[in-house]
Amino acid sequence: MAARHKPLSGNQAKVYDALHKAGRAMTAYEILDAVRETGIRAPVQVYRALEKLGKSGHVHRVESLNAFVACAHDHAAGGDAVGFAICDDCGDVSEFPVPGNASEVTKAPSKLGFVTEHMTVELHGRCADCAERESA
Amino acid sequence: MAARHKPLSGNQAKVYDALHKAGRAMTAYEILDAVRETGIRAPVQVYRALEKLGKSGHVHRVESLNAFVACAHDHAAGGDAVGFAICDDCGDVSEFPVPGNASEVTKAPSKLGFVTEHMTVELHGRCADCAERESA
DNA sequence: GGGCGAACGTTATAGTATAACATTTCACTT
DNA sequence: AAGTGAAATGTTATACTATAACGTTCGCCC
Repeated sequence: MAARHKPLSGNQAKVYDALHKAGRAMTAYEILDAVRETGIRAPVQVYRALEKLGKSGHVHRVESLNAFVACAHDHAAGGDAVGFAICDDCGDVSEFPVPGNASEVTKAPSKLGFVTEHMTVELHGRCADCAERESA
Repeated sequence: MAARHKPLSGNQAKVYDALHKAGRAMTAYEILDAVRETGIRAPVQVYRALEKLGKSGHVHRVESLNAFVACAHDHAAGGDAVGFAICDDCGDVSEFPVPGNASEVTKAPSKLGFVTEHMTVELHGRCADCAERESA
């Protein structure tokens, strides 16, 4: 992940810090509330920062929540894609690596000539804690 | 997919027909424009129909586009999940089956106790036609 | 014909994201 | 130090996506 080490600009750092401190998925407007005290005033400032942070790998977008999370781990390693396991009870979002080129998944489309540039994998369900609590 | 054969209500049929005739992904408001002539006037009517159609398997939501597509094929069969291959050039969205329980993908989270209820898989990239045209 | 649940209609509003344009900052060069 | 070009920032306005809250109508079954 080459761009990973470019220094963050002011607003990018503010947005990333808010997301990282929160340790959970946040919508752009939740982020905006969190960084207002730092001087950021408008949604577009947050979205711009998020766009850059996404490109540099610091932040991921969770499509099915219209939300964003700070990247949990160094997935520079294997070119693995990332997936999210989203608990619909407690809202917890945890990132996990999607193995290799996820051949099982992309096999069918690539046979038809589709060239994948980005892959979104999001699981909805119950995290371990909530699943256990419910079965009790 | 048990509920698959309940008859559609009036609005549900209008929305499904619009989506099926178009043969492409449409946003809720594009659908609204398409069904206005049938008497549907308000966004909420479209969203309500889409919600039911989603539950019955007639329609899928494409999270990364905030759009909807008519289900292309009878995936009642194997309990396979569905994925979408989305061409960022021409906008084409094609549905494909995600094999089995997609063990490669869900292995990591399920080891940690996560119980998957629904899985979203969306690939962005270039369809065969656009990939070829670009390499020319 | 009354009761019930699903579907429908209407208005208003909440929530998510970007357009357009002016200004400032900053690294780099001359 | 002044110039310059790209990136980042700031401001306002607006577009796009989705749901809340409420009342009415329809179809079915008793």
